[in-house]
This record gives sequence, structure tokens and C-alpha cells, in this order.
Amino acid sequence: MLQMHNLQHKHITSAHLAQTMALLSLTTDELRQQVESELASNPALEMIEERRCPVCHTLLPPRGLCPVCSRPQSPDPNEPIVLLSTRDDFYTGKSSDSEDMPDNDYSVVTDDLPTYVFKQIAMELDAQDRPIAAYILTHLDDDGLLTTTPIEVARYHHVPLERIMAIMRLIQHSDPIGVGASCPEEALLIQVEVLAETRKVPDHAQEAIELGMDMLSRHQYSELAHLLKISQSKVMEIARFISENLNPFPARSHWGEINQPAQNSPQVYRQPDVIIGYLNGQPNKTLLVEIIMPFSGTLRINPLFRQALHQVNENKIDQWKSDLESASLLIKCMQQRNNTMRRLMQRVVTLQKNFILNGEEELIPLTRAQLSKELDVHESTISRAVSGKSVQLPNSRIVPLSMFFDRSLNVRTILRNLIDQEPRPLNDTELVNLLARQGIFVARRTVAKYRAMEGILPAHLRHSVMTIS
DNA sequence: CTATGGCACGGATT
DNA sequence: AATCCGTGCCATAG
Repeated sequence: MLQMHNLQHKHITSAHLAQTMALLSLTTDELRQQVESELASNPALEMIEERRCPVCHTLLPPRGLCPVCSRPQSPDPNEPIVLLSTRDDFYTGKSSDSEDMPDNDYSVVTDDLPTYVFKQIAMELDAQDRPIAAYILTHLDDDGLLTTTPIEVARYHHVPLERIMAIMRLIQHSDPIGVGASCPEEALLIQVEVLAETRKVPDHAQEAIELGMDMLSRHQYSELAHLLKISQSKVMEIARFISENLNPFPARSHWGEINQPAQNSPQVYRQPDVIIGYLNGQPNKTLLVEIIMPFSGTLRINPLFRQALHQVNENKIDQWKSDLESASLLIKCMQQRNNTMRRLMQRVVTLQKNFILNGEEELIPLTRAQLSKELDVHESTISRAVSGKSVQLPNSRIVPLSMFFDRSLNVRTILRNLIDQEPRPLNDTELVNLLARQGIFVARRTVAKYRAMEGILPAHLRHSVMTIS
């Protein structure tokens, strides 16, 4: 994280560039923290309640969308409406009752993870156990996994291990089920346990997770089947069940399919940074793209501060001047960031409209480089803007923004559909031919790779039809 | 012998 | 410069 104080003495333009980059790559949530800290430490900066629409510059109500832009007179139905929007309810916890907001059914988590979990279990804990629970909850990583061990916790608090375990159990059965597990396997096991109460869980699922998690995530189903001495179709069923119903990283929101199974867990997406919905709620053809701003109100230089600058005494004047500079820099960069994000989303949504409306099959391959030319910005600008951001689609799914740039997602989904539909298990070379009919030319080896990515077993192992929902 | 997965290489992408 | 992705070659399982 770049500290702006390091930049003050440098030349404005380079500082400006660096800061713009830094802000661009921040998610909404991180941006809020950044601005808040600057607001607190820099007297030159202030926030006023008044909000102006960045598009049409009319005065906005305290929250909600721009009344002008969200009800345009003659919009081109193919062009999405992109605007900056405040969803204070995301951050304040107030339920949104505004009527100009399409009431989607996404659930809003307003607390951070530790608080959220703690509230659920607080009632059931003895008063003296609560600090321990709180202690445990502060030792979770971004995925909701424990970064310490129960033994250490017990030692630290000088209480018997059993008491810790009881608390842990309570935590782990709270809403992001499996939260507080010490490893992905444990999280999965807990989820299996909980799910088993309400629905049917494939046999041997526990053993498969306990013994063969690494194989499972590497799609080495035949080896695992051998190890557990069960049929391979059974293993396949288990794998399917896990990828559809369980989440090895409890705190990470479920976004659809299994993309990157195990190893890497670089980012957690909480609230989306961009929300795509239909204009005025109902599915007509115009898409409404809201880039979520972390706060309502407008940042500006405090006018009093500017006046007082002339009267301040000599030894403080440098500090004050740099404060002023840093504040105006931040404001400029915010505008730059917003502008870039708006242009980016405008273009992306236009290009990928069919994907948004009709699903992954219609995603067109799009590279960041291509977009950077169209928007006339540097490639790295796009990269930074895209990485780490998440988008909520009209169907309430939250996906990473980078999915819009997935080079093979469309082919993979077509492949998946192909396999789902075809009665006879097709081998990889046959699949290659089928894809070629649709104008998609890929190598045999590539089909195999895509299958693996989608968690689909090889032809000779998928005789029986499995039905899990 | 066939179908598939592992390894690794080269070109594209970030 | 580092990383990702499609692909070819080869070993291996069935």
C-alpha cells in the first residue's frame, strides 16, 4: 500500500500517476479505508454531504441514483448506462427502502467476518467464553480459515482444550459454515456434516475428503477410487457434489463453478465493486451499471483551511502546504479513477452484453490489451482496474471482473453442455470434432484440459448419469 | 492399441 | 520480465 506522504515532495505529475494507479487497483472497500484514513489525518481535506452526479452534474439526493441519468429520455438500448452510485446500505447496514433501486435479492453482509460470526454465537456462550471466541475470530485469514491452532489458543487463555474445542465447534457451525476450520479439508468435513442433516450426501464423501483431498483437487479420480476401493463413478459423484455444494474457503463467497480448485486463494470478494442490473428493475433491454462508491458526499478542499494557510506561522507552513497538495492530489486521482472505471465498464458491458444476458456461453474472448487500445490508456491501467474487482450480474451472481476477460470460458461452457446432453460418453477426439462443427477449433489435448477445469471425468468413467441437485 | 494425463515448450498476455 | 495458456510429445493405464 502506497503512502501518499512519500510522494509529496516528488514532482506532481509522477506522483499523480503513481497515486492514480494505486487508487485504481483498489476495491471499493479498500478505497473507503484509504479515503477515511486520509480524511482523518489530513485537515485540508473534507467531505461535504452534497452529491453531484458525475455524469450529468446535477445535484443528487442523499443516496440512490441520479434522477436524470437513471431515467434517460432516449437511451440507445444497446448502450448500457454506466454511473457511479452509492449503496450506503452496504456499509451502514440500513436496509434499502428507496423505490428507485431495483430490489435484488442479494444478501448484504454489513459486518466484517469476525463480528458477523460473533453475533451469531454470542447468545450461546458463557460470558467468560466470549473473549476467547473473539480471540479466535480475530485469527482468521481472508478465507475464513484459522491461522492458529486450538492448542495455542488454549495455552494462551489458560483453559482446558475441551473448552476451546466446544467454542470452535460453535463457531464452525455458524453461517459461513466451516468458518474457523484449520484447513480446507476440515471446512469441507464440517459442511458435509451439516448438509447431511438436511439432504442426501454421497457415501464415502468423508473418507474422500479426509484421505484424498489432494487427488480430488487434481482430478485424479481413478487413483482415488483405487485408494478408497469404490467405483470411479462414485468418486465422480463425490467430486461433483463437493464442487457444487461445498466451499473449501468458507468466507469466500460462492461464485458459481469451480474455477481454481485448491491452491491459490489470492483475493476475497465481499461486496461487489460493480453491480449490473436492469434499468428500473424490470428486464428490458437497457442495462444499468452501477460502479459502487464507498461513501456518499463529495470530497473537497476545506475552504477554511485554504484561508488559514496565509496566517499560519513559518515552521508549520511546509506541513500545511503539503497537506493541501496531498488533499488535492487525492481528489484529482479519485476523479481519474472514477472516470477510468466508467469508461472501462461502459466498453466492457457493451461488448459482453450477450454474456451478461444469456450466460457464459456467449462470452466473447476479450483481452485487456485490446481494450486498452480502444480506450487509449496503458495496458497496465486496465490490468490494475480489473484485478481484484468483482461484479454482480443481473442474476445476482457475483463474479470476478476478470471473468469478462476469460479467454476460454465460452468454449468450456459449450463443452460442458455438449457433454451434459450427449447420451453416449464421448471421448476427447470426438469432442474435438463436435466443437469443430460449431466453428471452434481446439486441440485434443486442450479439450482434456477444459474437462479437467470443469471437473468432468474422462469418457470411460462417465457411464452412469448422476443426478444431484 | 486407444484414450488420457503429465511435462514442458513457445507464444501470447499481463 | 513474469505469467498464463494452448499444444505436442511421451508414458501409462485400461
